[in-house]
Amino acid sequence: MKKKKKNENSSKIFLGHDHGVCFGDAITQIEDYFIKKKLQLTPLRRKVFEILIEDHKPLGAYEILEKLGKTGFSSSPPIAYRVLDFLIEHGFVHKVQGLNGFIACSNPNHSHFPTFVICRKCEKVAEVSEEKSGLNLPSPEISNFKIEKTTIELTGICSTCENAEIR
Amino acid sequence: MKKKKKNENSSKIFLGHDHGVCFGDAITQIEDYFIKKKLQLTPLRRKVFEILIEDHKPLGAYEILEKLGKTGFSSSPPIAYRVLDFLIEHGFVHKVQGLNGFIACSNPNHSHFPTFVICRKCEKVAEVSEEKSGLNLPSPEISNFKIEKTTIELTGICSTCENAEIR
DNA sequence: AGTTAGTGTGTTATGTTATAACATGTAATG
DNA sequence: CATTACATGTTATAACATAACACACTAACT
Ligand SMILES: [Zn+2]
Ligand SMILES: [Zn+2]
Ligand SMILES: [Zn+2]
Ligand SMILES: [Zn+2]
Repeated sequence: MKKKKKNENSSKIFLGHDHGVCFGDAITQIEDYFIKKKLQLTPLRRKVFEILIEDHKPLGAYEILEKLGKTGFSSSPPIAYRVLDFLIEHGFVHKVQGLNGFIACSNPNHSHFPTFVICRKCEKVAEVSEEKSGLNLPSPEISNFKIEKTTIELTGICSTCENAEIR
Repeated sequence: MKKKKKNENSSKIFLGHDHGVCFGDAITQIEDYFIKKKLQLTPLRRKVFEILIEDHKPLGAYEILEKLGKTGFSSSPPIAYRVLDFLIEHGFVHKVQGLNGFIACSNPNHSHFPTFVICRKCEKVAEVSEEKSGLNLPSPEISNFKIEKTTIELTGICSTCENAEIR
């Protein structure tokens, strides 16, 4: 039972998971949050969030629009951008700047300066929480600056792709 | 001599400087680098770099193009983007993702995972070096991931603007 | 000299991402 | 039932970025 250890603990952050559970949990979380905050989880908002959580990889606004169109919603750009802004504001979606994409948060109910780790080869994207990223904000040097929002994205190559590369 | 201490050491990163020196140094640095690497610091490349270092705040590609046009260069988009890509590749320019802007590096000849600190009110942007940012990459959690490029941008409000706000 | 390859710039056209401005519908408030 | 707030819809356009091709210049070989 101790075989094949070598690659098992590399890049845990990119590991798979039970997506049925993941999806269900996420829906429950957003429902609870919206009730608590007396916000409307409308069919459109729910649908956008579902689209994102289904894939849970970054999607472009126009990809989302296309999927919306296929389910009977309007697919003009402001529809997507407005809902996305709203979901971002409430911490259920993040924008991945480097990809002009939007992704469902992998852990809402959380103080939130997330790091995104992006493999440029397999294009997997992992959200790493503040505590685990090793990024300690803020430093003394910038301590007088009041951080409201962070964009932290690490692009490179994951261990799976690295190992697969012919050298 | 101990008066007015309170605000003096806030947000040093946004402090002013002797821009004549700054500009001259930057030009010298890029000249030296290009010679050493046997690259061509053509009039166009030099001009783009000068435009950026003159303001040393982020400019959009189309703003740069406008300035290029006024000095006799072509001002069609690929001109700017190509030169910017080249200067970025060699570490003399950075892209500020959150602003779709480009800014001259404040310290080339440097291992380079810079942090940008952006005041959303006065729109000042400061580049903080790796060592000073307090961001220690990578963490154990992501140590199997080979980081090639980082985007680290902290948006918020600087102490000057903070103090100016009526509460 | 003539050919070839590499590099830098120019041009046209088009693709992609995002927002402005205005219109409509619906529900809660007074 | 007017007023307000909010959610969605629509049209048009702005802002950002790249593809594809053309041409000039230099260096290096044949
Ligand atoms: Zn998150
Ligand atoms: Zn990968
Ligand atoms: Zn820099
Ligand atoms: Zn400020």
